[in-house]
Amino acid sequence: MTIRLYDTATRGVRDFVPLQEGKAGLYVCGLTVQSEPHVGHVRSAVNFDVLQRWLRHRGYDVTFIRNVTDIDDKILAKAAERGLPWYAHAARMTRELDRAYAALNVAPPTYEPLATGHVPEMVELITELIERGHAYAAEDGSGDVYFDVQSWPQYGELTRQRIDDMEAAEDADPRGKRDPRDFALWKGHKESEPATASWPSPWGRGRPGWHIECSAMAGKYLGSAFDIHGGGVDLRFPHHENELAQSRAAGHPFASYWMHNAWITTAGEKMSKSLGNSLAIPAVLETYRGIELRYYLVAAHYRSHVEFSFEALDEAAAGFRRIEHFLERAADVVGEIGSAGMPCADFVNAMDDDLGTPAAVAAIHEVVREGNRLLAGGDSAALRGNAASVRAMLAVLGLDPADPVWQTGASGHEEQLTAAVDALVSELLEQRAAARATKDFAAADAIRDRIKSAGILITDTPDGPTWSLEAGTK
RNA sequence: GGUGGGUUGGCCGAGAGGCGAGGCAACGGACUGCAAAUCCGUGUACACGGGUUCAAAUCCCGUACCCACCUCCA
Repeated sequence: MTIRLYDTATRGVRDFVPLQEGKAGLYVCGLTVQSEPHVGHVRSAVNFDVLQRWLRHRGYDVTFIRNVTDIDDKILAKAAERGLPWYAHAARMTRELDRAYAALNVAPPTYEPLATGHVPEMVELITELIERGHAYAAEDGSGDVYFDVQSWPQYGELTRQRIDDMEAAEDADPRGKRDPRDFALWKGHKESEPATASWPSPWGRGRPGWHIECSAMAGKYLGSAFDIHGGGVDLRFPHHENELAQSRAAGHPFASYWMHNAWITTAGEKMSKSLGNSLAIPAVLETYRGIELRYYLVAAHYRSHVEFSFEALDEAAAGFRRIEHFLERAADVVGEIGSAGMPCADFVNAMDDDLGTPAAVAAIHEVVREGNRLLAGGDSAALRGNAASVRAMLAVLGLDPADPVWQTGASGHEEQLTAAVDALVSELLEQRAAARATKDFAAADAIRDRIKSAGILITDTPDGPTWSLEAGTK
């Protein structure tokens, strides 16, 4: 059984055949660090993190590149608004993004190149394109360099659009373009922009265009040809179309597979920065744990549009707690649950089929139900294997509750808190046990209600009561 | 105008010709002092109209509505 992936270029699911056996090169367009990351941004990161984890699980040696675009129009504009140097703003937003990734257990890529660190590579690529007759320096003296779309007949191949059908942008500024659809490879420095936002080049000082960055960085770290290129659906055109055109025009085969994750919307609208920051990651994490948000994102297929709602997030959190609670109870019975478990066949088949995470999650729930049955039946050997399997499947999805990454923040402090709560709750539970022993159920229930109102769930087991935090709380 | 995607039960969300994914909620039963947790059970869902087929949520034709992209939004 091989992994099958949906390829946007061919519009279908295909067997994944890497260029080099046993290896997989993956490039994903990271963010332009212009503002605080929101739920939509991390969906893309989580989706491709799952892909990367699954490829590794299936034995591939993965080189995963996710870039950071740290110079562009919007960064310059936002920084000016906030009265900061553009690089200070970019650095601050990059840190913000790193925090969001960490909070959701998005593993760091193999390399995380910055656009500003690869200007020479971009200049080299642009020079090559000019030499091959696919790019030209603007004749208006602006210092801009454009890609000549008419010189590349395959332009539009990724999204199957014909150049002549494309609508010219309303605000299209022809400047020194030969064709309004030509796109900028290099942007000449403007007096209105900070001098620090420009680099020397054969065409004068300036800064790189957006599309060229990814071609240059993918080429540098993955080579002329590589396996998978990913990003959000919105990037198909123009960004990926342009990347493909400029890379191939420069003589590089580029990506074999193109993968795109769908949007997450709110109130039927695209989650854009203008909708405010209620869905900014730090805000969501005030109410929900990162692992719960990740579960919510993973439970939907990456190519399905998701309509975000806190109600749906609540449900997802409840569903996740069911799994988590099973692991806690299993651990009480069999001791520590090993990390060497095996995913069940349904899970593997689901994941191999274009990362079918919804079916994979359903498979986990099936194993959990079986495990809960064993928990009542008392076959601890079977239970141990069962729980280990659940843990292994969760781990592949980046959702293993025992993974130390979830114990972020105050670490030792948190453990102390848990111990403190445990001491207090245990005392209350003893009082409740005493009350029950004397059949004073009113008193016993009052104690239980008191604990529950603090957001703590009591589970009575044959070995006595245990406590855990209720779903939806941090 | 061009390109692509969508419409599934109270809700979220899979599936892609024939056994009702899974979760949340609800109801019944078991367990419990009562609960909770857990287990067992309970649903005549596939936008609409035609068609193909022994068989359609799934294929074909048409209609409606929604969404995304068309030069720098994941």
